[in-house]
Amino acid sequence: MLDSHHPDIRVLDLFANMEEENFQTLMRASYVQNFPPQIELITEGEPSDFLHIVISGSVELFSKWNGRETCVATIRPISSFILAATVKNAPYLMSARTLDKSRIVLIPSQNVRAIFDEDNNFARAIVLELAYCYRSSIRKTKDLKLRTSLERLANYLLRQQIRAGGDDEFNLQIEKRRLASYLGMTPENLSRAFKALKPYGVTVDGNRVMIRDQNDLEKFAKPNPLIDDRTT
Amino acid sequence: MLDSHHPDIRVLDLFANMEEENFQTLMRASYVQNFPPQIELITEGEPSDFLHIVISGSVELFSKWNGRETCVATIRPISSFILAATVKNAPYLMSARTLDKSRIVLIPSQNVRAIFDEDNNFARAIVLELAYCYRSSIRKTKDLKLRTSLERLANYLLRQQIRAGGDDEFNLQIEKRRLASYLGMTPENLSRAFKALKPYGVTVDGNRVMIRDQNDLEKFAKPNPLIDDRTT
DNA sequence: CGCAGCCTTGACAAATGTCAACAAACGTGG
DNA sequence: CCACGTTTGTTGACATTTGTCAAGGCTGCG
Repeated sequence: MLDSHHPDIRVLDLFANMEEENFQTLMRASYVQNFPPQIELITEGEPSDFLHIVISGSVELFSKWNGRETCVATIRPISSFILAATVKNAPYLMSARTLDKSRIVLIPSQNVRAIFDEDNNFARAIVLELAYCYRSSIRKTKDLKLRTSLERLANYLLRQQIRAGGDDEFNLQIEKRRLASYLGMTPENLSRAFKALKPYGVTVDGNRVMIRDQNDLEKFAKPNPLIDDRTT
Repeated sequence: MLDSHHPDIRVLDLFANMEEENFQTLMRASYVQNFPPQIELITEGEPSDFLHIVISGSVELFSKWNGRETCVATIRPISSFILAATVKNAPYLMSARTLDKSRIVLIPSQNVRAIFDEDNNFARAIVLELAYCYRSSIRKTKDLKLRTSLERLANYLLRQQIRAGGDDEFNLQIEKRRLASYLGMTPENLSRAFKALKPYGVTVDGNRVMIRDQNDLEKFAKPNPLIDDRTT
């Protein structure tokens, strides 16, 4: 396998402190593949054969039940996904599909578990990564249970603004129908929610969002670090 | 500190395989306390000073935002809680209060992190515990986003039935207002939801629940191991 | 006994979803 | 480059779900 992406992966928190030899073992065992958009990479319920790392493009984690589907997360470079299923050797709880043309590294779960048993620094890095994932998931639960869909959208926009460098104008990273699903609402409801935020200075044109007065929007959204902070 | 509970804690997956010496260090550093009901043990946003373990009684994890409050989990003996905040040395994302008179072990987070750095088996146990917590949280997200409140209640009852040994009659473990909050609905809505399940053979008297025909209820609830299974 | 908190019920309001229609954006093949 | 068909986004009308408020019954406890 071409190893040009090794340095990119090596600097991930997950791999940064592990033994070089173990890292090489993982890389030797892994595959790199390019996928077109809309390819289902994994399906919920199946055994976790590979730990996945997105090198470029983007991947959606989603889940279905009783004919309904919901977007749980969007993964962007460079990060891993479904680490928990890998270390527990348990079935995937979510499915994954590419959104764009994407380059993905597949590390056999078996090898990940083997090195996890051997490399203590790797095991520690996994702890921190999982703790982060868990806490992120708790934040999402709080967002869902404590806020209306309008409040979720408002806070999402404020988070995106921060991500875009604090600029008062930025582009949505995902299409609106996926955003709606991510926020736990229908596309129609999202459409109306954008309009409902107009009195707070939010205007939308395509996927371009403008926030005229951040304070005004914040007064409505009431962002809270214990829900919206994405760093700790 | 009285060490009569040490064996109970020692057998927890989290501590079962660590070095005896390290376990003793943790136990020596820790406190055991009895709390009356309705005591707020920790408050969201505060630094994570202690890893908590419930020896007896029960503890509710909850969170507030903008005047609203929601129940995120109920912890029963014998299990730990807020492990993620402890290992990340980050603020609690949830508050905790005793529901009953409860006996709690408090292990200083500092000590937990120190032993985590030293004891590889302990680090590995933490990985598995966090992976479990994370996956449980993903299940809850799916439950919330993919199901109506009536469906959530129906599946909750089926899970409780399993927990009660499959008997067609069992007691609710928490009061209804808390159950409502846990399921993401109001007490009034829960009251009506119970009635709405009557056509599927569910009858309720106080906190006693009878499920006349499990198949009937399952046909409505459509339980799914990727949401409702509590073992993997 | 009497108070306080929980649960239930009814009437109503707000939030959200559904369906249908249409417009706009996008991609593909000619 | 354009024409076409498909998908996405929007809007309106309406249905369903869920929440809110107020009242009353029940229960447990001092």
